[in-house]
Amino acid sequence: MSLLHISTPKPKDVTQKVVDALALAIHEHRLAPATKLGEDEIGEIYNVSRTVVRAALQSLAHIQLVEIQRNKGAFVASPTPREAREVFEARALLEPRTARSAASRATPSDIEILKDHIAKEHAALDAGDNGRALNLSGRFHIEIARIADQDTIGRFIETLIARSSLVIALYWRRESALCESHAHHALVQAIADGDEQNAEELMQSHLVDLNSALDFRDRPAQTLNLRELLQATDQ
Amino acid sequence: MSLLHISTPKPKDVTQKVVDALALAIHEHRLAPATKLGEDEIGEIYNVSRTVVRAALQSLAHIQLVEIQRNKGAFVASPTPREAREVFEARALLEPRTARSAASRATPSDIEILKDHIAKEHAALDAGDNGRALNLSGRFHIEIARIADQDTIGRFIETLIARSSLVIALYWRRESALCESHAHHALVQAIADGDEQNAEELMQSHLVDLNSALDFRDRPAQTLNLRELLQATDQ
DNA sequence: ATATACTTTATTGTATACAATATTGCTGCA
DNA sequence: TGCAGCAATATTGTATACAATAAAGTATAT
Repeated sequence: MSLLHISTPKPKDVTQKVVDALALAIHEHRLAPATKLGEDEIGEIYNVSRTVVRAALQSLAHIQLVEIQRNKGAFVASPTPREAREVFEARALLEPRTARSAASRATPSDIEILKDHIAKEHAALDAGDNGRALNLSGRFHIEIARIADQDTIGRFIETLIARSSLVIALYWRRESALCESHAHHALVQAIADGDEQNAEELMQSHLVDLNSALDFRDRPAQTLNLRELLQATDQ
Repeated sequence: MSLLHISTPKPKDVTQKVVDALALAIHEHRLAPATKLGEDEIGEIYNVSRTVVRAALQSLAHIQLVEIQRNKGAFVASPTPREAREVFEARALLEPRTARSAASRATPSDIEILKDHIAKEHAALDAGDNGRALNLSGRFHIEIARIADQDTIGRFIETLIARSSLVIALYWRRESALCESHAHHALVQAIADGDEQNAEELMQSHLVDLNSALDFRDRPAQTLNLRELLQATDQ
Protein backbone atom coordinates (compact mmCIF):
# COMPACT_ATOMS: atom_id res chain seq x y z
CA MET A 1 0.00 0.00 0.00
CA SER A 2 1.30 3.43 -0.86
CA LEU A 3 2.56 4.71 2.46
CA LEU A 4 2.68 8.32 1.48
CA HIS A 5 -0.74 8.52 -0.12
CA ILE A 6 0.82 10.13 -3.11
CA SER A 7 -1.01 8.23 -5.78
CA THR A 8 -4.35 7.63 -4.07
CA PRO A 9 -6.80 10.19 -5.46
CA LYS A 10 -9.83 8.22 -4.23
CA PRO A 11 -12.37 10.75 -5.41
CA LYS A 12 -15.53 8.71 -5.29
CA ASP A 13 -16.79 5.34 -4.30
CA VAL A 14 -13.96 2.92 -3.80
CA THR A 15 -16.12 -0.16 -3.43
CA GLN A 16 -17.88 0.48 -6.69
CA LYS A 17 -14.57 0.67 -8.47
CA VAL A 18 -13.59 -2.75 -7.22
CA VAL A 19 -16.99 -4.09 -8.18
CA ASP A 20 -16.66 -2.66 -11.67
CA ALA A 21 -13.12 -3.91 -12.11
CA LEU A 22 -13.99 -7.44 -11.05
CA ALA A 23 -17.19 -7.47 -13.07
CA LEU A 24 -15.33 -6.34 -16.15
CA ALA A 25 -12.70 -9.00 -15.66
CA ILE A 26 -15.39 -11.63 -15.41
CA HIS A 27 -17.31 -10.29 -18.38
CA GLU A 28 -14.21 -10.26 -20.52
CA HIS A 29 -13.43 -13.81 -19.44
CA ARG A 30 -10.15 -12.88 -17.83
CA LEU A 31 -11.44 -14.50 -14.68
CA ALA A 32 -12.72 -17.98 -15.36
CA PRO A 33 -15.72 -19.50 -13.61
CA ALA A 34 -14.91 -21.14 -10.28
CA THR A 35 -11.79 -19.02 -9.78
CA LYS A 36 -11.15 -18.38 -6.12
CA LEU A 37 -11.27 -14.71 -5.18
CA GLY A 38 -9.27 -14.32 -1.99
CA GLU A 39 -9.94 -11.17 -0.02
CA ASP A 40 -6.34 -10.33 0.76
CA GLU A 41 -5.32 -11.06 -2.80
CA ILE A 42 -7.84 -8.66 -4.31
CA GLY A 43 -7.20 -6.08 -1.65
CA GLU A 44 -3.52 -5.99 -2.54
CA ILE A 45 -4.28 -5.71 -6.24
CA TYR A 46 -6.48 -2.65 -5.83
CA ASN A 47 -4.80 -1.22 -2.73
CA VAL A 48 -7.88 -1.35 -0.59
CA SER A 49 -8.66 -3.04 2.65
CA ARG A 50 -10.53 -6.30 3.02
CA THR A 51 -13.51 -4.26 4.22
CA VAL A 52 -14.17 -2.83 0.79
CA VAL A 53 -13.23 -6.08 -0.94
CA ARG A 54 -15.81 -7.90 1.11
CA ALA A 55 -18.44 -5.32 0.27
CA ALA A 56 -17.59 -5.62 -3.41
CA LEU A 57 -17.75 -9.40 -3.33
CA GLN A 58 -21.11 -9.29 -1.61
CA SER A 59 -22.37 -6.98 -4.32
CA LEU A 60 -21.20 -9.35 -6.99
CA ALA A 61 -22.67 -12.28 -5.11
CA HIS A 62 -26.03 -10.59 -5.14
CA ILE A 63 -26.10 -10.45 -8.92
CA GLN A 64 -24.74 -13.97 -8.92
CA LEU A 65 -21.51 -13.16 -10.67
CA VAL A 66 -19.70 -14.69 -7.72
CA GLU A 67 -20.73 -17.28 -5.20
CA ILE A 68 -19.81 -16.90 -1.56
CA GLN A 69 -19.49 -20.01 0.58
CA ARG A 70 -19.43 -19.32 4.28
CA ASN A 71 -15.99 -19.69 5.81
CA LYS A 72 -14.71 -20.78 2.42
CA GLY A 73 -14.60 -17.62 0.41
CA ALA A 74 -15.79 -16.16 -2.86
CA PHE A 75 -15.53 -17.81 -6.27
CA VAL A 76 -16.43 -16.68 -9.72
CA ALA A 77 -19.85 -18.19 -10.31
CA SER A 78 -20.11 -21.31 -12.39
CA PRO A 79 -23.71 -21.69 -13.56
CA THR A 80 -25.03 -25.20 -13.90
CA PRO A 81 -26.70 -26.17 -17.17
CA ARG A 82 -30.00 -25.68 -15.48
CA GLU A 83 -29.14 -22.21 -14.25
CA ALA A 84 -27.82 -21.38 -17.70
CA ARG A 85 -31.08 -22.43 -19.28
CA GLU A 86 -33.06 -20.39 -16.78
CA VAL A 87 -31.05 -17.28 -17.52
CA PHE A 88 -31.95 -17.43 -21.17
CA GLU A 89 -35.55 -18.34 -20.45
CA ALA A 90 -35.83 -15.25 -18.32
CA ARG A 91 -34.22 -13.12 -20.98
CA ALA A 92 -36.66 -14.47 -23.56
CA LEU A 93 -39.46 -13.46 -21.25
CA LEU A 94 -38.26 -9.93 -20.51
CA GLU A 95 -36.22 -8.59 -23.39
CA PRO A 96 -38.62 -8.77 -26.34
CA ARG A 97 -41.13 -6.65 -24.53
CA THR A 98 -38.39 -4.28 -23.50
CA ALA A 99 -37.29 -3.91 -27.10
CA ARG A 100 -40.85 -3.07 -28.04
CA SER A 101 -40.97 -0.42 -25.38
CA ALA A 102 -37.63 0.96 -26.52
CA ALA A 103 -38.94 1.24 -30.07
CA SER A 104 -41.79 3.37 -28.84
CA ARG A 105 -39.59 5.76 -26.89
CA ALA A 106 -36.16 5.98 -28.49
CA THR A 107 -34.88 9.46 -29.26
CA PRO A 108 -32.39 10.25 -32.05
CA SER A 109 -29.61 10.48 -29.50
CA ASP A 110 -30.53 7.03 -28.20
CA ILE A 111 -30.14 5.67 -31.70
CA GLU A 112 -26.75 7.32 -31.92
CA ILE A 113 -25.67 5.60 -28.73
CA LEU A 114 -26.82 2.23 -30.00
CA LYS A 115 -25.03 2.66 -33.32
CA ASP A 116 -21.94 3.70 -31.43
CA HIS A 117 -22.11 0.49 -29.44
CA ILE A 118 -22.30 -1.56 -32.59
CA ALA A 119 -19.35 0.25 -34.10
CA LYS A 120 -17.24 -0.43 -31.04
CA GLU A 121 -18.36 -4.03 -31.12
CA HIS A 122 -17.20 -4.35 -34.70
CA ALA A 123 -13.88 -2.76 -33.86
CA ALA A 124 -13.30 -5.14 -30.98
CA LEU A 125 -14.16 -8.13 -33.15
CA ASP A 126 -11.80 -6.95 -35.88
CA ALA A 127 -9.10 -6.54 -33.27
CA GLY A 128 -9.69 -10.12 -32.22
CA ASP A 129 -10.63 -9.04 -28.72
CA ASN A 130 -13.55 -11.38 -28.23
CA GLY A 131 -13.84 -10.67 -24.54
CA ARG A 132 -14.36 -6.99 -25.13
CA ALA A 133 -16.74 -7.67 -28.00
CA LEU A 134 -18.84 -9.90 -25.78
CA ASN A 135 -18.94 -7.28 -23.06
CA LEU A 136 -20.02 -4.60 -25.52
CA SER A 137 -22.66 -6.90 -26.91
CA GLY A 138 -24.09 -7.25 -23.42
CA ARG A 139 -24.01 -3.53 -22.84
CA PHE A 140 -25.96 -3.11 -26.07
CA HIS A 141 -28.82 -5.06 -24.54
CA ILE A 142 -28.58 -3.09 -21.31
CA GLU A 143 -28.73 0.12 -23.30
CA ILE A 144 -31.98 -0.98 -24.87
CA ALA A 145 -33.43 -1.59 -21.43
CA ARG A 146 -32.36 1.90 -20.42
CA ILE A 147 -34.07 3.37 -23.46
CA ALA A 148 -37.19 1.42 -22.64
CA ASP A 149 -37.16 3.46 -19.43
CA GLN A 150 -38.21 0.60 -17.21
CA ASP A 151 -35.86 0.72 -14.33
CA THR A 152 -37.10 -2.31 -12.45
CA ILE A 153 -37.12 -4.70 -15.36
CA GLY A 154 -33.96 -3.07 -16.60
CA ARG A 155 -32.14 -4.08 -13.45
CA PHE A 156 -33.27 -7.66 -13.89
CA ILE A 157 -32.02 -7.65 -17.44
CA GLU A 158 -28.71 -6.27 -16.29
CA THR A 159 -28.16 -9.15 -13.93
CA LEU A 160 -29.27 -11.64 -16.57
CA ILE A 161 -26.81 -10.27 -19.08
CA ALA A 162 -24.06 -10.34 -16.50
CA ARG A 163 -24.74 -14.00 -15.89
CA SER A 164 -25.05 -14.62 -19.61
CA SER A 165 -21.41 -13.77 -19.88
CA LEU A 166 -20.60 -16.66 -17.57
CA VAL A 167 -22.98 -18.95 -19.39
CA ILE A 168 -21.32 -18.16 -22.68
CA ALA A 169 -17.90 -18.73 -21.17
CA LEU A 170 -18.99 -22.20 -20.12
CA TYR A 171 -21.40 -23.42 -22.76
CA TRP A 172 -20.56 -21.68 -26.01
CA ARG A 173 -20.26 -24.07 -28.95
CA ARG A 174 -17.08 -23.47 -30.84
CA GLU A 175 -18.71 -24.31 -34.14
CA SER A 176 -21.16 -21.45 -34.17
CA ALA A 177 -19.77 -18.09 -35.16
CA LEU A 178 -20.10 -14.96 -33.06
CA CYS A 179 -22.09 -13.06 -35.65
CA GLU A 180 -24.42 -11.03 -33.54
CA SER A 181 -23.66 -7.63 -34.88
CA HIS A 182 -25.92 -8.20 -37.86
CA ALA A 183 -28.84 -8.97 -35.60
CA HIS A 184 -28.02 -5.94 -33.51
CA HIS A 185 -27.98 -3.76 -36.57
CA ALA A 186 -31.43 -4.87 -37.68
CA LEU A 187 -32.72 -4.32 -34.19
CA VAL A 188 -31.45 -0.77 -34.08
CA GLN A 189 -33.14 -0.12 -37.40
CA ALA A 190 -36.48 -1.33 -36.09
CA ILE A 191 -36.10 0.76 -32.95
CA ALA A 192 -35.11 3.81 -34.98
CA ASP A 193 -38.20 3.32 -37.15
CA GLY A 194 -40.38 3.03 -34.08
CA ASP A 195 -41.54 -0.32 -35.40
CA GLU A 196 -42.55 -1.91 -32.12
CA GLN A 197 -43.74 -5.19 -33.51
CA ASN A 198 -40.61 -5.74 -35.52
CA ALA A 199 -38.34 -4.76 -32.65
CA GLU A 200 -40.02 -7.25 -30.38
CA GLU A 201 -39.78 -10.04 -32.92
CA LEU A 202 -36.20 -9.30 -33.82
CA MET A 203 -35.18 -9.38 -30.18
CA GLN A 204 -36.98 -12.65 -29.72
CA SER A 205 -35.34 -14.32 -32.66
CA HIS A 206 -31.99 -12.85 -31.67
CA LEU A 207 -32.29 -14.55 -28.30
CA VAL A 208 -33.35 -17.79 -29.94
CA ASP A 209 -30.24 -17.62 -32.11
CA LEU A 210 -28.06 -16.98 -29.09
CA ASN A 211 -29.64 -19.88 -27.30
CA SER A 212 -29.07 -22.24 -30.18
CA ALA A 213 -25.37 -21.38 -30.13
CA LEU A 214 -25.15 -22.82 -26.64
CA ASP A 215 -24.92 -26.43 -25.63
CA PHE A 216 -26.22 -27.11 -22.16
CA ARG A 217 -26.01 -30.86 -22.36
CA ASP A 218 -22.84 -31.64 -20.48
CA ARG A 219 -21.62 -29.92 -17.42
CA PRO A 220 -18.38 -28.05 -17.96
CA ALA A 221 -15.13 -29.25 -16.49
CA GLN A 222 -14.89 -28.06 -12.94
CA THR A 223 -11.77 -26.64 -11.44
CA LEU A 224 -13.17 -27.30 -8.00
CA ASN A 225 -11.53 -29.92 -5.87
CA LEU A 226 -13.40 -33.11 -5.32
CA ARG A 227 -13.67 -32.59 -1.60
CA GLU A 228 -16.23 -29.94 -2.40
CA LEU A 229 -18.45 -32.46 -4.11
CA LEU A 230 -17.96 -35.32 -1.72
CA GLN A 231 -18.57 -33.90 1.70
CA ALA A 232 -22.23 -33.53 2.47
CA THR A 233 -22.35 -30.62 4.87
CA ASP A 234 -25.70 -28.98 5.29
CA GLN A 235 -24.30 -25.48 5.32
CA MET B 1 -22.57 -5.99 24.53
CA SER B 2 -22.49 -9.05 26.70
CA LEU B 3 -18.98 -9.06 28.06
CA LEU B 4 -19.07 -12.60 29.32
CA HIS B 5 -20.49 -14.16 26.18
CA ILE B 6 -23.10 -15.89 28.26
CA SER B 7 -26.10 -15.21 26.09
CA THR B 8 -24.54 -15.15 22.65
CA PRO B 9 -25.21 -18.52 21.01
CA LYS B 10 -24.46 -17.18 17.52
CA PRO B 11 -24.77 -20.54 15.81
CA LYS B 12 -25.14 -19.49 12.21
CA ASP B 13 -25.03 -16.46 10.02
CA VAL B 14 -25.38 -13.33 12.08
CA THR B 15 -25.74 -10.97 9.15
CA GLN B 16 -28.62 -12.93 7.72
CA LYS B 17 -30.45 -12.71 11.00
CA VAL B 18 -30.23 -8.94 10.96
CA VAL B 19 -31.33 -8.89 7.34
CA ASP B 20 -34.33 -11.06 8.14
CA ALA B 21 -35.27 -9.08 11.20
CA LEU B 22 -35.16 -5.77 9.37
CA ALA B 23 -36.93 -7.14 6.32
CA LEU B 24 -39.70 -8.54 8.50
CA ALA B 25 -40.08 -5.24 10.29
CA ILE B 26 -40.41 -3.46 6.97
CA HIS B 27 -42.81 -6.02 5.56
CA GLU B 28 -45.03 -5.81 8.58
CA HIS B 29 -45.00 -2.01 8.35
CA ARG B 30 -43.36 -1.56 11.71
CA LEU B 31 -40.69 0.46 9.95
CA ALA B 32 -42.23 3.15 7.79
CA PRO B 33 -40.80 4.21 4.44
CA ALA B 34 -38.06 6.85 4.69
CA THR B 35 -37.17 5.88 8.25
CA LYS B 36 -33.50 6.46 8.97
CA LEU B 37 -31.62 3.29 9.84
CA GLY B 38 -28.56 4.33 11.79
CA GLU B 39 -25.78 1.80 11.97
CA ASP B 40 -24.98 2.21 15.65
CA GLU B 41 -28.64 2.17 16.53
CA ILE B 42 -29.32 -1.11 14.79
CA GLY B 43 -26.09 -2.61 16.05
CA GLU B 44 -27.13 -1.93 19.63
CA ILE B 45 -30.56 -3.41 19.09
CA TYR B 46 -29.23 -6.71 17.81
CA ASN B 47 -25.94 -6.73 19.73
CA VAL B 48 -23.76 -6.86 16.66
CA SER B 49 -21.05 -4.61 15.35
CA ARG B 50 -21.49 -2.04 12.66
CA THR B 51 -19.64 -4.39 10.33
CA VAL B 52 -22.52 -6.81 10.18
CA VAL B 53 -25.11 -4.05 10.24
CA ARG B 54 -23.51 -2.50 7.20
CA ALA B 55 -23.47 -5.82 5.41
CA ALA B 56 -27.13 -6.31 6.25
CA LEU B 57 -28.08 -2.85 5.05
CA GLN B 58 -26.20 -3.39 1.81
CA SER B 59 -28.09 -6.62 1.30
CA LEU B 60 -31.38 -4.85 1.82
CA ALA B 61 -30.29 -2.06 -0.49
CA HIS B 62 -29.69 -4.62 -3.22
CA ILE B 63 -33.30 -5.71 -3.13
CA GLN B 64 -34.29 -2.07 -2.80
CA LEU B 65 -35.94 -2.41 0.56
CA VAL B 66 -33.61 0.29 1.80
CA GLU B 67 -31.84 3.10 0.04
CA ILE B 68 -28.28 3.97 0.94
CA GLN B 69 -27.07 7.50 0.34
CA ARG B 70 -23.36 7.90 0.51
CA ASN B 71 -22.16 9.59 3.69
CA LYS B 72 -25.76 10.05 4.69
CA GLY B 73 -26.86 6.61 5.71
CA ALA B 74 -29.56 4.04 5.05
CA PHE B 75 -33.27 4.70 4.93
CA VAL B 76 -36.26 2.47 4.43
CA ALA B 77 -37.03 2.79 0.75
CA SER B 78 -39.86 5.03 -0.32
CA PRO B 79 -40.88 4.09 -3.86
CA THR B 80 -42.09 6.88 -6.08
CA PRO B 81 -45.39 6.46 -7.88
CA ARG B 82 -43.44 5.58 -10.95
CA GLU B 83 -41.39 2.92 -9.19
CA ALA B 84 -44.54 1.58 -7.62
CA ARG B 85 -46.18 1.25 -11.01
CA GLU B 86 -43.12 -0.49 -12.40
CA VAL B 87 -43.10 -3.03 -9.61
CA PHE B 88 -46.61 -4.11 -10.44
CA GLU B 89 -45.97 -4.05 -14.17
CA ALA B 90 -43.07 -6.39 -13.64
CA ARG B 91 -45.14 -8.66 -11.46
CA ALA B 92 -47.84 -8.75 -14.12
CA LEU B 93 -45.20 -9.81 -16.59
CA LEU B 94 -43.62 -12.54 -14.50
CA GLU B 95 -46.13 -14.02 -12.12
CA PRO B 96 -48.89 -15.30 -14.40
CA ARG B 97 -46.44 -17.43 -16.30
CA THR B 98 -44.97 -18.61 -13.02
CA ALA B 99 -48.41 -19.63 -11.79
CA ARG B 100 -48.89 -21.61 -14.97
CA SER B 101 -45.62 -23.37 -14.41
CA ALA B 102 -46.53 -24.06 -10.80
CA ALA B 103 -49.79 -25.64 -11.92
CA SER B 104 -47.88 -28.04 -14.10
CA ARG B 105 -45.48 -29.14 -11.37
CA ALA B 106 -47.17 -28.87 -8.00
CA THR B 107 -47.09 -31.94 -5.79
CA PRO B 108 -49.68 -32.74 -3.13
CA SER B 109 -47.30 -31.53 -0.44
CA ASP B 110 -46.94 -28.25 -2.31
CA ILE B 111 -50.69 -27.82 -2.22
CA GLU B 112 -50.64 -28.50 1.48
CA ILE B 113 -48.11 -25.76 2.00
CA LEU B 114 -50.15 -23.29 0.02
CA LYS B 115 -53.32 -24.11 1.91
CA ASP B 116 -51.41 -23.74 5.12
CA HIS B 117 -50.33 -20.27 4.05
CA ILE B 118 -53.90 -19.27 3.37
CA ALA B 119 -55.04 -20.57 6.72
CA LYS B 120 -52.38 -18.55 8.51
CA GLU B 121 -53.35 -15.54 6.47
CA HIS B 122 -56.95 -15.91 7.57
CA ALA B 123 -55.89 -16.27 11.16
CA ALA B 124 -53.78 -13.14 11.01
CA LEU B 125 -56.63 -11.19 9.44
CA ASP B 126 -59.07 -12.37 12.08
CA ALA B 127 -56.61 -11.34 14.74
CA GLY B 128 -56.49 -7.90 13.16
CA ASP B 129 -52.78 -8.20 12.49
CA ASN B 130 -52.78 -6.69 9.03
CA GLY B 131 -49.01 -6.43 8.87
CA ARG B 132 -48.58 -10.12 9.38
CA ALA B 133 -51.39 -10.90 6.95
CA LEU B 134 -49.73 -8.81 4.29
CA ASN B 135 -46.41 -10.52 4.85
CA LEU B 136 -48.01 -13.95 4.60
CA SER B 137 -49.81 -12.90 1.46
CA GLY B 138 -46.49 -12.03 -0.07
CA ARG B 139 -44.94 -15.29 0.99
CA PHE B 140 -47.82 -17.08 -0.70
CA HIS B 141 -46.71 -15.62 -4.00
CA ILE B 142 -43.10 -16.49 -3.31
CA GLU B 143 -44.14 -20.05 -2.53
CA ILE B 144 -45.77 -20.32 -5.94
CA ALA B 145 -42.55 -19.21 -7.57
CA ARG B 146 -40.71 -21.88 -5.61
CA ILE B 147 -43.15 -24.52 -6.78
CA ALA B 148 -42.70 -23.33 -10.34
CA ASP B 149 -39.09 -24.34 -9.82
CA GLN B 150 -37.66 -21.39 -11.65
CA ASP B 151 -34.97 -20.08 -9.42
CA THR B 152 -33.91 -17.11 -11.49
CA ILE B 153 -37.34 -15.67 -12.09
CA GLY B 154 -38.27 -16.68 -8.57
CA ARG B 155 -35.60 -14.41 -7.18
CA PHE B 156 -36.92 -11.52 -9.21
CA ILE B 157 -40.41 -12.15 -7.94
CA GLU B 158 -39.10 -12.24 -4.41
CA THR B 159 -37.63 -8.78 -4.70
CA LEU B 160 -40.77 -7.49 -6.39
CA ILE B 161 -42.96 -8.78 -3.61
CA ALA B 162 -40.66 -7.28 -1.03
CA ARG B 163 -41.01 -3.93 -2.69
CA SER B 164 -44.74 -4.44 -3.08
CA SER B 165 -44.96 -4.34 0.66
CA LEU B 166 -43.56 -0.82 0.60
CA VAL B 167 -45.80 0.18 -2.27
CA ILE B 168 -48.84 -1.01 -0.39
CA ALA B 169 -47.73 0.84 2.70
CA LEU B 170 -47.58 4.04 0.69
CA TYR B 171 -50.33 3.81 -1.90
CA TRP B 172 -53.05 1.54 -0.55
CA ARG B 173 -56.51 3.03 -0.85
CA ARG B 174 -58.33 2.84 2.42
CA GLU B 175 -61.64 2.28 0.70
CA SER B 176 -60.76 -1.03 -0.87
CA ALA B 177 -60.90 -4.03 1.39
CA LEU B 178 -58.00 -6.44 1.87
CA CYS B 179 -59.89 -9.43 0.52
CA GLU B 180 -57.18 -11.34 -1.22
CA SER B 181 -57.66 -14.66 0.47
CA HIS B 182 -60.53 -15.54 -1.81
CA ALA B 183 -58.39 -15.00 -4.88
CA HIS B 184 -55.61 -17.02 -3.30
CA HIS B 185 -57.99 -19.86 -2.62
CA ALA B 186 -59.18 -20.05 -6.22
CA LEU B 187 -55.58 -19.95 -7.37
CA VAL B 188 -54.61 -22.88 -5.19
CA GLN B 189 -57.54 -24.84 -6.57
CA ALA B 190 -56.41 -24.26 -10.14
CA ILE B 191 -52.86 -25.23 -9.26
CA ALA B 192 -54.05 -28.32 -7.45
CA ASP B 193 -56.09 -29.28 -10.51
CA GLY B 194 -53.10 -28.77 -12.74
CA ASP B 195 -55.21 -26.34 -14.75
CA GLU B 196 -52.41 -24.25 -16.23
CA GLN B 197 -54.56 -21.90 -18.24
CA ASN B 198 -56.81 -21.10 -15.33
CA ALA B 199 -53.92 -20.62 -12.93
CA GLU B 200 -52.31 -18.15 -15.28
CA GLU B 201 -55.51 -16.20 -15.77
CA LEU B 202 -56.38 -16.17 -12.09
CA MET B 203 -52.96 -14.86 -11.21
CA GLN B 204 -53.28 -12.19 -13.83
CA SER B 205 -56.66 -11.00 -12.64
CA HIS B 206 -55.49 -11.20 -9.05
CA LEU B 207 -52.69 -8.79 -9.85
CA VAL B 208 -55.07 -6.52 -11.71
CA ASP B 209 -57.28 -6.44 -8.66
CA LEU B 210 -54.34 -5.64 -6.43
CA ASN B 211 -53.29 -2.89 -8.78
CA SER B 212 -56.73 -1.34 -8.82
CA ALA B 213 -56.67 -1.14 -5.03
CA LEU B 214 -53.70 1.21 -5.26
CA ASP B 215 -53.71 4.87 -6.05
CA PHE B 216 -50.48 6.10 -7.56
CA ARG B 217 -51.67 9.56 -8.37
CA ASP B 218 -50.25 11.61 -5.56
CA ARG B 219 -46.89 11.18 -4.00
CA PRO B 220 -47.04 10.23 -0.36
CA ALA B 221 -46.02 12.62 2.37
CA GLN B 222 -42.27 12.54 2.66
CA THR B 223 -40.42 12.64 5.93
CA LEU B 224 -37.29 13.64 4.06
CA ASN B 225 -35.93 17.12 4.56
CA LEU B 226 -36.28 19.56 1.75
CA ARG B 227 -32.55 20.07 1.40
CA GLU B 228 -32.45 16.66 -0.18
CA LEU B 229 -34.74 17.78 -2.95
CA LEU B 230 -33.27 21.20 -3.50
CA GLN B 231 -29.56 20.71 -3.77
CA ALA B 232 -28.51 19.41 -7.14
CA THR B 233 -25.36 17.44 -6.41
CA ASP B 234 -24.31 14.96 -9.01
CA GLN B 235 -23.24 12.35 -6.49
C1' DA C 1 2.01 -47.45 2.41
C1' DT C 2 -2.30 -45.74 4.10
C1' DA C 3 -5.09 -43.78 7.29
C1' DT C 4 -5.86 -41.07 11.32
C1' DA C 5 -5.08 -37.81 14.85
C1' DC C 6 -2.87 -33.72 15.93
C1' DT C 7 -0.35 -29.34 14.87
C1' DT C 8 0.41 -25.57 12.10
C1' DT C 9 -0.87 -22.32 8.67
C1' DA C 10 -3.94 -19.65 5.94
C1' DT C 11 -8.35 -17.50 5.28
C1' DT C 12 -12.62 -15.78 6.54
C1' DG C 13 -15.94 -13.63 10.24
C1' DT C 14 -16.47 -10.01 13.50
C1' DA C 15 -15.21 -6.15 16.36
C1' DT C 16 -12.94 -2.05 17.09
C1' DA C 17 -10.12 2.13 15.94
C1' DC C 18 -9.27 5.90 13.14
C1' DA C 19 -10.37 9.16 9.14
C1' DA C 20 -13.56 11.71 6.34
C1' DT C 21 -17.89 13.78 5.79
C1' DA C 22 -22.18 15.63 7.12
C1' DT C 23 -25.16 17.66 10.58
C1' DT C 24 -26.05 20.57 14.37
C1' DG C 25 -25.51 24.38 17.38
C1' DC C 26 -23.49 28.55 18.47
C1' DT C 27 -21.72 33.23 17.86
C1' DG C 28 -21.59 37.58 15.88
C1' DC C 29 -23.40 40.75 12.89
C1' DA C 30 -26.61 43.23 9.80
C1' DT D 1 -35.18 38.27 13.72
C1' DG D 2 -32.56 36.17 10.29
C1' DC D 3 -28.53 34.64 8.30
C1' DA D 4 -23.47 33.67 7.45
C1' DG D 5 -19.60 31.50 9.16
C1' DC D 6 -17.29 28.72 12.29
C1' DA D 7 -16.98 25.20 16.17
C1' DA D 8 -18.67 21.07 18.06
C1' DT D 9 -20.92 16.79 17.50
C1' DA D 10 -22.56 12.82 15.33
C1' DT D 11 -22.46 9.48 11.62
C1' DT D 12 -20.57 7.09 7.94
C1' DG D 13 -16.28 5.22 5.24
C1' DT D 14 -12.15 2.66 5.63
C1' DA D 15 -8.40 0.22 7.81
C1' DT D 16 -6.70 -2.76 11.10
C1' DA D 17 -6.79 -6.16 14.97
C1' DC D 18 -8.51 -10.16 16.94
C1' DA D 19 -11.43 -14.56 16.87
C1' DA D 20 -13.24 -18.58 14.58
C1' DT D 21 -13.07 -21.81 11.09
C1' DA D 22 -11.16 -24.45 7.42
C1' DA D 23 -7.09 -26.22 4.88
C1' DA D 24 -2.66 -28.19 4.81
C1' DG D 25 0.99 -30.50 6.68
C1' DT D 26 3.28 -33.94 9.89
C1' DA D 27 3.93 -37.67 12.64
C1' DT D 28 2.52 -41.97 14.34
C1' DA D 29 0.32 -46.42 14.36
C1' DT D 30 -1.53 -50.19 12.03
